[in-house]
Amino acid sequence: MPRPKPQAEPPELPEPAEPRSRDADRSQQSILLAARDEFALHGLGGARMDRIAERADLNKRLIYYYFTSKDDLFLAVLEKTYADIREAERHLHLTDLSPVEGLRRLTEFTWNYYIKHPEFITLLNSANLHQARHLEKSERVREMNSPLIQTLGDILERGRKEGIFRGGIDPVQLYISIAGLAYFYLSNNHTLSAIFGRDLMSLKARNERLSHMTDVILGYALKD
Amino acid sequence: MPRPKPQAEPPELPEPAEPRSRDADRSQQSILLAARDEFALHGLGGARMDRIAERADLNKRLIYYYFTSKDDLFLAVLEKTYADIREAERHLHLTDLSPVEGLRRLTEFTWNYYIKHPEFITLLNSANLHQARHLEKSERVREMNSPLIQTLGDILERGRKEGIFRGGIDPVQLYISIAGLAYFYLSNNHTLSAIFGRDLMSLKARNERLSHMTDVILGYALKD
Amino acid sequence: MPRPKPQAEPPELPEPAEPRSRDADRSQQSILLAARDEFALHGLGGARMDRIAERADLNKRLIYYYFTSKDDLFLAVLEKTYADIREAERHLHLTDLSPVEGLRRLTEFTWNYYIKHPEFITLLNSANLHQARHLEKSERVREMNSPLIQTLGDILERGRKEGIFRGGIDPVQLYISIAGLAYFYLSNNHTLSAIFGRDLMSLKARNERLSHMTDVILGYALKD
Amino acid sequence: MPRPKPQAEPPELPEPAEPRSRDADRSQQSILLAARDEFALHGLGGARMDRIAERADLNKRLIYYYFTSKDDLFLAVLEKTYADIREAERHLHLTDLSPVEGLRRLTEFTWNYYIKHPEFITLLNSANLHQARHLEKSERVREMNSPLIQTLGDILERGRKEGIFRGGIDPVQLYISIAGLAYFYLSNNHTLSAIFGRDLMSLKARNERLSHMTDVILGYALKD
DNA sequence: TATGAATGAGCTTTCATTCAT
DNA sequence: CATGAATGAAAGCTCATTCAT
Repeated sequence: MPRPKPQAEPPELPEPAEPRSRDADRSQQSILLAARDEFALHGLGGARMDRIAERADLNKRLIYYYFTSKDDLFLAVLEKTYADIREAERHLHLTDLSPVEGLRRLTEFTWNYYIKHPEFITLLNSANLHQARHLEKSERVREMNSPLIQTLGDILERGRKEGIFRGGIDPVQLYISIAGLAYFYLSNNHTLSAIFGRDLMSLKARNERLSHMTDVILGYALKD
Repeated sequence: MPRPKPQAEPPELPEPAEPRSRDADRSQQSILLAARDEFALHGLGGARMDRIAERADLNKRLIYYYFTSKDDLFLAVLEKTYADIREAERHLHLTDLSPVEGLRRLTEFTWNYYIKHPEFITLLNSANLHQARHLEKSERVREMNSPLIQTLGDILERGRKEGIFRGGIDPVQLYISIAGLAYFYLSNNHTLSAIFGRDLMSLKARNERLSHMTDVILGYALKD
Repeated sequence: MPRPKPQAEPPELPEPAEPRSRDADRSQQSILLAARDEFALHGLGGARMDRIAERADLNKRLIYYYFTSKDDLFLAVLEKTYADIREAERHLHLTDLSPVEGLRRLTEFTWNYYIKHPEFITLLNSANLHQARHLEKSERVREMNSPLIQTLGDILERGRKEGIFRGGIDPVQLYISIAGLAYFYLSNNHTLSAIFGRDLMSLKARNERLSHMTDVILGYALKD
Repeated sequence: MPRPKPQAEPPELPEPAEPRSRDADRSQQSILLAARDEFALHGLGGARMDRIAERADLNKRLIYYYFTSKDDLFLAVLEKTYADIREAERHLHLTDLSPVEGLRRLTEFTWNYYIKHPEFITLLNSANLHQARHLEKSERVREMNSPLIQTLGDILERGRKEGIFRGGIDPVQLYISIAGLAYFYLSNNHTLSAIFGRDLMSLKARNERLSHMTDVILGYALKD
């Protein structure tokens, strides 16, 4: 029984001209997309293999044929999710910008990406609920380390040299902070909306949030 | 018909020496605690009623006797969780402090509370995965609105009047930001640790994080 | 542990002046009525002890105190049901009527009683589903034998002697037939209504049925 | 997604020699038969899915795979039960007989069918206990309307034209009466036997009942 | 490559019944 | 006489997974 482990090669790479059946590839992609949606909607525990098959319009057995088990499927989805955001980050070109613009741009990007990809947040929550035991199994996890950290380090260093940023900022800490400012707001928007009795997802509210976040990040980074 | 006795008596009050057999309350509290742990560990979907009964050392049937269903039990746990943190906040006495100390104190408190109560984070994630449909059913949700928002508003105003804080800061936004800086780091620590290949939960790392967070919040609030 | 077996004394008999607590009696009667309704509505299998307690507005434990078990309670209800209809039959005074009027009156009575006491039918169905195993346990079952059989026999004999009824009619068979003509129509009215697409319980339909039944019975009994 | 293959193909058609493995149909038939027996024996409420699976010698899960729920299974059984009796009625050929013989034949058929198919009675009782809510969901219910009503109407009309039957007989009423005379006797035979202290199911008793029923029906239909 | 049929283990929930006072 | 608390057994149903083709 063959287990052709699939997925998420960087799409730019020209497909090697071997005819590994277009159908096979398409099926796997269908499954992956369907699974992503299902996991995002219900979490790992609440996701149903049946529903994934239905969403993908494919036989359930096929999921096992390609992905072995629910857990492995989840891992595959997770890896693809990371690959996707890394891919998006690659188009940011922060190095072309001034330090201030760079930070602003990164903050905006993070915010917008989370909004456009709500599954990202739910998926990450699921992964962490299960203590990242999935990631530990992944060999591709190392590659997931964002190249942004490097870039962000460069920006901070440039800014410091220009005398506008404070020194001693850990790019990892700052990266986590930017993400955290966006993530918490979006991830917990239901709870927060219920508690504060105001709709946090209106266009106005979202704009205010982004503005606030930028202020916080720049307020911190900029020297007095 | 049972009486799902709820909770959050001020824990200071010394229990009047019950003449025994008032086990109803104790049973409900046992269930609530056991459920909190189970939900925190496995999420709503992954939690098992059997395990909750086992943890509480009580008959499974009793859970239904007092709490009707898994969902209702989850809601009860959620309400108690909120009641607990509100109770803790009540002891903060931020108004006694200078604006700067107030902000610092609030940041520390948030950070420490999340660390001491890891279930808080997981529970909130679960609640949000289910789109807060539990909270919507709750009539007590309004009371959950943190009185801290008011206090935080006062602090910001005081600081502004003293000429040390910038103006126009929305206390809700700031509250969410403080929480977000802590929450994301802790909630996603497994994923982040795996990706960055460094242990984010070591004592040193945790201290660094708190220090960073405080810098960010004050860096933002303080006028240049 | 005392088990004061209750119920269904012929209500005319003056209560012996022993103070077996009015409350006790009232409780038992409440339970009996509540149980009758519940069993009639849901059958023996579908009936719920909880609901009976709720209907009777009494503690569930009390039901067991007085009636030992669900099965025994069902038997008690059954006995009371029979006692009730026997009691009603006692007021018929068929012997005062002409044979033809007697038959007509009995048919009408049967029909009207079933209509006024829909629980009678459901209860009997339940009893028979369980193969009357309840009745076999009952010592009072002998007393349940309708005295009407005797009366009906007299009527038939009188009619025969007057030369208007055919001879050789078995009163038990006729009794069962009268009951059957009414019972089946009412017991299966839902199914029949659905199948024939007409409402069998409208006033008009009910009158037509009674008229038809009387015609059948008299058409059979009367000599050509 | 399974295909709850229903039933009642005209059984005459010789099964095309299936190339094996078309076990789906056989499984569903097994379930249906087992369910019919279980429901007949214990009613809807008392029936156990476990026992049905055991009877059918199939995995319990499969029942849900094909029939979704206990209620739906019950409906399927009910529909099959009706289809079966309708099928049997189709072989009666009452139109070939004289009016008197036609009525006699119908009475005999009804009686014998109920005796040979005791599940029919219990199933109907269950359906009616639940107020035919199952039938209301069924789209096939219209087709269940007995074609016999038409035939019976023809017989009555023929008899009336021949001057031997009385006029104005509603075939639906008569159909219900014939069924009722048989149904009540058989459905309540346990209760009745207990009360009258005589075995109503002995061969002799059964013959007497049929004879009585025929007399009643003909006595009613025949003109004086 | 693809699929419909089948399953064992286990889930939430229900129920009649008993305990303890 | 009356009751709230508690329970073991089992019910209907679900789920990830495998079989057989």
